[in-house]
Amino acid sequence: MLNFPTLHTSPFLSVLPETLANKVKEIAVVVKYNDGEFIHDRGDMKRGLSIVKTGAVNVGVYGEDGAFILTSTLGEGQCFGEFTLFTKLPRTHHAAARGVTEIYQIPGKKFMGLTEKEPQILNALLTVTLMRTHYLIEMLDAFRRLPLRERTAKTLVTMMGPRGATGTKGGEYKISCRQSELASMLGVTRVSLNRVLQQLADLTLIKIGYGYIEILDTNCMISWVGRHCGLTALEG
Amino acid sequence: MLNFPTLHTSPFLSVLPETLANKVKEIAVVVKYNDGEFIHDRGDMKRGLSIVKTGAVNVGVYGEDGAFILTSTLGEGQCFGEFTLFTKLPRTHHAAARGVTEIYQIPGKKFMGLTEKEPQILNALLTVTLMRTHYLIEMLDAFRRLPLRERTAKTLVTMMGPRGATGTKGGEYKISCRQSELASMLGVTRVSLNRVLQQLADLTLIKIGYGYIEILDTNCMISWVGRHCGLTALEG
DNA sequence: CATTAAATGTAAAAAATGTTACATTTGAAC
DNA sequence: GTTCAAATGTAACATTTTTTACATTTAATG
Repeated sequence: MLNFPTLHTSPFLSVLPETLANKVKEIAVVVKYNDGEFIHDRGDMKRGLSIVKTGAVNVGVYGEDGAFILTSTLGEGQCFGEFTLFTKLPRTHHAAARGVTEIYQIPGKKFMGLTEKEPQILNALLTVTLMRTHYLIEMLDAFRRLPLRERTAKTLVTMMGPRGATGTKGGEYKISCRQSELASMLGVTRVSLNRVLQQLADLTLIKIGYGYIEILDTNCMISWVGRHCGLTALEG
Repeated sequence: MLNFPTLHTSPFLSVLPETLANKVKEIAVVVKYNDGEFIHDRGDMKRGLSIVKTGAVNVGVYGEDGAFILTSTLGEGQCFGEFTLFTKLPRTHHAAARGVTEIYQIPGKKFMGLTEKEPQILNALLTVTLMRTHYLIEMLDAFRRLPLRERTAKTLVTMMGPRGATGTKGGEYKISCRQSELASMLGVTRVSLNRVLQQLADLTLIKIGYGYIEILDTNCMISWVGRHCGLTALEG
């Protein structure tokens, strides 16, 4: 149902030791959103941490032409809004539910109070944030250095999530996303994206479907990306 | 002497309360590097936090053609290597001194020990890291959405550092960097960059020099970027 | 199974960027 | 001030990407 780029990082709730995760959940209010419903808007000043309980969240902005530009999608256990806790800036992105979604909402002051008693929470939040920074630096690098075909392949790999989690080990892996969404993430038009997807299909790395892309052999794909995109330590 | 993209974020040592900054300095060893000398190499496993005492540090990677691709430059008070403290991954970037540079080097275990006694340090590190994440997301957005001319102008603005710190208020501001460096950061060739710089010069936003670029009126420049690049809350 | 909206596929001209090669300018060192 | 290496400016052509417009395929619905 959902395998979208989860920023290629571990969820906050998984990094947190279980006892602490429970304490965080205790001070949270669970709010339910329907598909497409907005959780936060760009410009909002209200401070607080949000964590995905079930479902998923699209994060992005509206371009000048009114089209929603997807920055990333967050899966279960992942947090967002932490930026509002440590700065005084308004939110820079919209967050919208992807399917029926439940969110743990934690007011800023409540959360900061808990971190004073349990500084270990900061450790986990820092770990998650640094992993995101790492991912973002890699993506920036891809934009700078890689041709579209390679950049696309690399992005597809990051969209696979933790190795072997869903797909058969070394086997195929299905990514549900429209070409227009992927194009928006990669900063190109759907026409250009379609062209390079077909090139990757010709290389028998992927198979193009209606609303999804299938990676035919995850090991082959990862190895191809390693050879053609260089630099990347895609996993430790 | 040095005004390069400092990731457009506050230095770690400035965010940290002074007493804590001193405690961090106390457990550090100061190491001196000459211009161009490597501080860390990609692939290094040794864990530790580094902070720029004086001078500056170029962070980047070597491309397949052997050319150094600049990711960012860090100024005084800024930290790097924090990624090695919270994950077990090797370093992903090279770090080289830009001019004669002194670095506070703090071994991983020592630093983590201090944070247990003074969790406030994690707070500061988190703040800095989140600001970097914010900057990186903005840059990624620029790559996705903006034409080269706009992306260049926006990058120049972020290279100005804290508003009015060095340049005359609302007046001119001189950025020392070669066109080839800027081109590498923007992921284009020097030829293309030169073309758009001249366009910005024709708009009387900048003046192109030998080894530097002068922003003629910082207020005009910021306003132009605001109008043409959209979205960005460049400052709170 | 016919209909329909959404998604994908394709084609051609225009625009942007890269490649290559060379000319010119600048600033520092002597 | 001459010399020289480094940096910037420029031009022609190749390649990639966008733009625009339309055709085709798919999956869901009645």
